[in-house]
Amino acid sequence: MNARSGPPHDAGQVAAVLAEISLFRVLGESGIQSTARAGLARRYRSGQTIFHQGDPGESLYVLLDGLVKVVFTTEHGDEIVLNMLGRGDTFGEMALLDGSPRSASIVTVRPAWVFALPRARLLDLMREHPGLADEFLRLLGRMVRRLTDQAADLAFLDLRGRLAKLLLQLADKHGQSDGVVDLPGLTQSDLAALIGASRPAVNRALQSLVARRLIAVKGRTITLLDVAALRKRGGL
Amino acid sequence: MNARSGPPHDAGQVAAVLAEISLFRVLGESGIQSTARAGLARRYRSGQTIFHQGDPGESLYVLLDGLVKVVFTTEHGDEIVLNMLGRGDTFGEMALLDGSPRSASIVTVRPAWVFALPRARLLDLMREHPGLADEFLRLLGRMVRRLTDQAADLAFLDLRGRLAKLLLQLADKHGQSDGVVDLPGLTQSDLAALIGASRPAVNRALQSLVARRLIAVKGRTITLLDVAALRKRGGL
DNA sequence: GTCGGAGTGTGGCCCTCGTCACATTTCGGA
DNA sequence: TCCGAAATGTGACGAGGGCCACACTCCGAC
Repeated sequence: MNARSGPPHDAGQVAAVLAEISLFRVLGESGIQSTARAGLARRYRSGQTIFHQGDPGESLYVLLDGLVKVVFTTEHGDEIVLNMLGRGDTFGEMALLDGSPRSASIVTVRPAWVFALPRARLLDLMREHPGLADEFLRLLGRMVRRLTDQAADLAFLDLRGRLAKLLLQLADKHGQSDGVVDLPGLTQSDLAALIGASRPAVNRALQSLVARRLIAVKGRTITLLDVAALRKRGGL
Repeated sequence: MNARSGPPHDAGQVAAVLAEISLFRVLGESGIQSTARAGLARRYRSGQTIFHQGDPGESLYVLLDGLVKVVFTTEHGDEIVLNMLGRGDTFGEMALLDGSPRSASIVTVRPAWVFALPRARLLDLMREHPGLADEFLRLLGRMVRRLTDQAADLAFLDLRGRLAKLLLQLADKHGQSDGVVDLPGLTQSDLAALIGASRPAVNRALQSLVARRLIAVKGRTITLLDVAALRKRGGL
């Protein structure tokens, strides 16, 4: 992996980001400081794989900055993107539950700054701060709900519906406040893998939404023009 | 709900079943005995709803005996069956993670005997037995993995592939050892809802598998004739 | 500049599967 | 045992979307 370690004064910056995350907020000021020193922050360039599906997993990761995708690959090489993660999101939780290997790969879509906290350190923290365990369970609850929704969407929404819903979610999580989804590095192939469709079909679906004035596309920037109609199309 | 409470001597029988379940085995003999007394066992007839999606959730359930389905309903009334549960399986874990309402409904497919353990009791147990929390996390890990697989299946396998995979899973979990899947009460509509397909399509897919001698269907009993071919068809 | 590779926009073909409609069989309860 | 409801088996039709193929654009590297 061509990753560079951050400079030694990172700990303070790491703590600043951790303090924004509800999972760690329960640790309090001093707990966050010691957490930041208990792990290691690294930077990754765009397109790098932080870990591979199947690797042994011994750390929880926090995305301090940047954008990554969670990629699940079948034995036949088909890929589905389970989620896009941004600043403050965590990944690699699964490996902490049981000792099992990584269930998906993490690939940077934009340069990313990542904090890795070893399993043992996290378990120590949970022993000291029971509130952290509660927060962690809440996190897992959200994960299960999201996966359930995703399965239902695949079963019941057509391609345009899934795309409309995805765009709303991306705008909400990663977009500017005015409904502009500009995610450099996120290709139409990625969108396709997020909704379980082929790349040409996604392109056509986008054109179709443009024709109906629900969105506007300029280069790789997508602007949501009619949120109400998109919500309806996405079954919301 | 038309449920009858079990007779008072149930506690011993409940403990006997709990002892078979890895989640509770960590509690030891005495822990299991007190757990059995800390909750309430009930019996449900076929077709009853144990709890509804959206209900407030305050208990973890253990299916002591019988067969239930986990049903997720969209706002438009479309239903997907997320899982079939049998003896020794648990459900309602989600409500214990956060305080949120039930994310799915539980409907009995056959008469069921169910043990309900209040959230507060379970949290007490976890405090006393840290190993229980570990087991619980493992359980959640399996749940996340299963949902991930389900999403990938919906994205990549065609209807016959999903059906083949489902039959293998049902035979493994609920069938007789000889590859006979005889699940009274489980209709083709249920199969359809399990793989996100229409009922007529499932019927045709079953016929197609029969024609290729991969399975045999007699009434509601399905026998797996060619497991290797089914595995291949299901992408395994 | 110019080359090459990645990403995007489109056309055509065809198969799967959803939907509607109906006949037939099976079941579970009185 | 019988009846009505539920479940199953099938046909016809059409739309959605996968797959292959190819042109075009854009951008970074040299």
